[in-house]
Amino acid sequence: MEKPKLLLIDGNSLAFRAFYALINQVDRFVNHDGLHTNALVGFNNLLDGIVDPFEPDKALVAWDAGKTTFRTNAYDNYKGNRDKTPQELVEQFEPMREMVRLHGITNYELPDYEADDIIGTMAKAGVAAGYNVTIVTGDRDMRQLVADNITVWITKKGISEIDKYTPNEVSDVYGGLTPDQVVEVKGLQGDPSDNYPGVPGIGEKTAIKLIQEYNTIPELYAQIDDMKASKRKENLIQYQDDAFLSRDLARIRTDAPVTIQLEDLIYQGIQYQDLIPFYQHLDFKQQLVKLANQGYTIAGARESVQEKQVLNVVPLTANNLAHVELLTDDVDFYLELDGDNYHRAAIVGFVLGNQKQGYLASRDLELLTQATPVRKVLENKAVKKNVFNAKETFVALHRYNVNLVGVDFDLLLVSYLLNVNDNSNDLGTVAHEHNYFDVQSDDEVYGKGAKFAILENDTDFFEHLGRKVQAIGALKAPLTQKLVEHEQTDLYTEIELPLTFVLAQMEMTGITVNAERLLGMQSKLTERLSELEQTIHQQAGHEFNIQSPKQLGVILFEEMGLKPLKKTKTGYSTSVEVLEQMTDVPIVASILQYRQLAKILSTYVDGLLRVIHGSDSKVHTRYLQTLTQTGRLSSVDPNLQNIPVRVEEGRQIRAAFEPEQKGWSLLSADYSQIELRVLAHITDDEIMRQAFINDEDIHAATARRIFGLDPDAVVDGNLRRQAKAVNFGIVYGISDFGLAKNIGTDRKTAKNIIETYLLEYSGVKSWTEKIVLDAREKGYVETLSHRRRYLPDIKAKSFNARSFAERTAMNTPIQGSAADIIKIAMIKMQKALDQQNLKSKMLLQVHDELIFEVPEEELELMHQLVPEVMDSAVKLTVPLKVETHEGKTWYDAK
DNA sequence: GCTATCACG
DNA sequence: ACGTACGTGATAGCC
Repeated sequence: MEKPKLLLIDGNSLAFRAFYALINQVDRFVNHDGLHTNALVGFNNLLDGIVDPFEPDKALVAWDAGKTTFRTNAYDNYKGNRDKTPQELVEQFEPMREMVRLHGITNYELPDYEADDIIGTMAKAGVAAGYNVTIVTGDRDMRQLVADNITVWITKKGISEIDKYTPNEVSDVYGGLTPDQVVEVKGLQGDPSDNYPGVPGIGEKTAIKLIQEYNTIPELYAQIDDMKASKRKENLIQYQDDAFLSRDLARIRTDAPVTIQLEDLIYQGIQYQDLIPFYQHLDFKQQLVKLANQGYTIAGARESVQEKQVLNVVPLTANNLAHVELLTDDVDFYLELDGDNYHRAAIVGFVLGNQKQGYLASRDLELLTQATPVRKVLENKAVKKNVFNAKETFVALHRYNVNLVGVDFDLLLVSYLLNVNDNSNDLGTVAHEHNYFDVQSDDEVYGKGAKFAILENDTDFFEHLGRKVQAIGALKAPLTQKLVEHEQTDLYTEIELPLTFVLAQMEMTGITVNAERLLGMQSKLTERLSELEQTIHQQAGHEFNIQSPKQLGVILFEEMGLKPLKKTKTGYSTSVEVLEQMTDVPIVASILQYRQLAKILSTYVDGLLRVIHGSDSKVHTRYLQTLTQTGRLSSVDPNLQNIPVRVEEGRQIRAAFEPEQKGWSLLSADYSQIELRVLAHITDDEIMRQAFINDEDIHAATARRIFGLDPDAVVDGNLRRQAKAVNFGIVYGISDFGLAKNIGTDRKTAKNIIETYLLEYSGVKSWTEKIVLDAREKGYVETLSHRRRYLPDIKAKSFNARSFAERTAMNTPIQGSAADIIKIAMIKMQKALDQQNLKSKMLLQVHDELIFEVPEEELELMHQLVPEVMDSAVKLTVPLKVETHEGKTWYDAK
């Protein structure tokens, strides 16, 4: 019969390991009460990953009882050089013991003894009683306890991996010594971390060699007279007492006066019902998700979803279609697609209903697209619809000729507004963020990457759809309430929700791209690149992959002997920044040219050609409305917000963007200096406000101020350029280092410039100070429209993390308010186009710029209307300014 | 899947 | 002494 298993865990050493493994992120692991949880996370992983699968018969977690032990009594300095245990860890000890209890394991500590001694003693008792003993620890010295029936597991890499030691492995690492001899080695070697000395000049290598020869420290000293004379011999003799003392300190006791018996250590297994509220207290979302997936009920969630939801979902068929007609109030609706890009993906299922009347699910698209009650509900404005991702739902339905109206609640959008950090696009993940666990993520249900597959079994598929749509319904009330608490109801109902349909319209309209023109560029660029490639290979003396930074680094900095000015994590940096400082070398100039053209070809020419829809010769981007931390949009598939403009060769890409119809034009309208105007407004800086009120050249005005020129002096280009960089710096949350790098000066000069700036613009100065204090106090910053960004790192210990949060505190209200403004303008603009029945269409948004296609007869009107709408979007204490340009292509609209 | 690079505001 | 400008997305190379 197999022996019973006894598991002994070194709580103290593992707690320290777990804490320091995530020390960099200590401020990111904080629960809703401010309790740090980084060590708890690590410890929990250890219990889950190692202990629970191990299924011991008996288990114990041993802890140090206090500072003084028999070792400190024997040797004053024992562990005397240890820093005080950080408060962030101390506060985790008690919850950690609770965690151990809830995993069904006994905690134990013993005055005057360390955790090691408890383990040593119990290990010996276990062996005597016929157990196989396993010890888990972070302390390598515990290997002295290894024996035939005692295995020691030592964590490495923090606590994620373990090494297992039996007598064989100990022998391997200790050059053939036995576990007993570990203390002999330690005695000679000493231990700086425990602050005991050993013999000077003897490290681990020498200690092992000596013990191999003499077996033990007493035997060594018995024969020391025969040792041939050396400095080492002198040291051994002089520090004999230290050697014996250290050996004694290193030896783990196996006879500690423990007051527990093996019978007290019966492993109880995980106490799920109590572990769930405990995880909720710690905000261990992932653990809760795991438990929910195992079928445990996560009830009593902190926020507001109290009751376990009972799922009532049945297949929708021609026979029960009439049930849908009973849905006249709030309807929860969810549409499943087989891919991310809703301009192409197919609808593979849908589900609708409400908690009270139950849900109906189907894959039969006829029930959705024909003149059915389902369609009637979706197209009836009077029936409020609750969805997840209204834009996706609207666009996909539109492709099937269903016109979704009356959307009231968009779970994705609301969740994003409540906390921009939770920017997952997955319904399950979003629900988990709000402590709703009766639904799984799509990754879990459908698999991810290549393994993605919509469920084939109707029962399973409809259950997942049912759980999703039910989550939407369940979260509506609590999250809507939270919007009210955040004063974000207007932001949602007046800005983000209406905007989502404006964006949907823009995306569906798309923009025409002239593929022939791109193909022409493709062949020209390909040719030029192949010439450049030959030149570069000649200049290098042999062929290599120019696009490989690694190979390029070898050529430049090893073969050609250029001086590396900067390095990356993995090697030499070959970025523009670096290469531009060595353009006198011919190959460098060629490489820069090559890089530029290769980028244009691969990302823009080839990239755009790949995404032109065959049906209409257009590209249809998707604007991500719930991604950025500031409230800006982002654009994907393709990204139309980073089409080249600064360099002529790249700018030519814009010539491929055309109006859909012949004779029409593209019109672009951009806000001039919107972020600085927002800055002037929110800081209420009188000087800056006057500059904008007087419509001055803001960078020139700044230059006059910071360089002490006369108010009407002409500003030369260089000073204006520097002033512009300073203005940008202010918007980004300035640092002397960043500014110095940007304008190519030293840090001290940059520092002076910043000081002068803040002296001149005293309103800006007081605002930057206030906003950081504000962030520290509230934990978040806000834009003009109450868009909120939490900044947990604002109190971080790490200078780096804290500084970043401080810069963010300054930048987000500026960048985010500018984003608010253009969003409002877009809604008003779409309304104006609709109301005036104009043919012109709004096509693109590029952060501070809107692009329209306009028929000839509306050009004049649009040049007037667009700026009018944009600059009156909000009322600031400075004017907003909008400039328009038109042309036959986007390139020409400059 | 990560890193380096480079395109935009 | 620390080591930094803010916000994004796409591509290629490489493990």
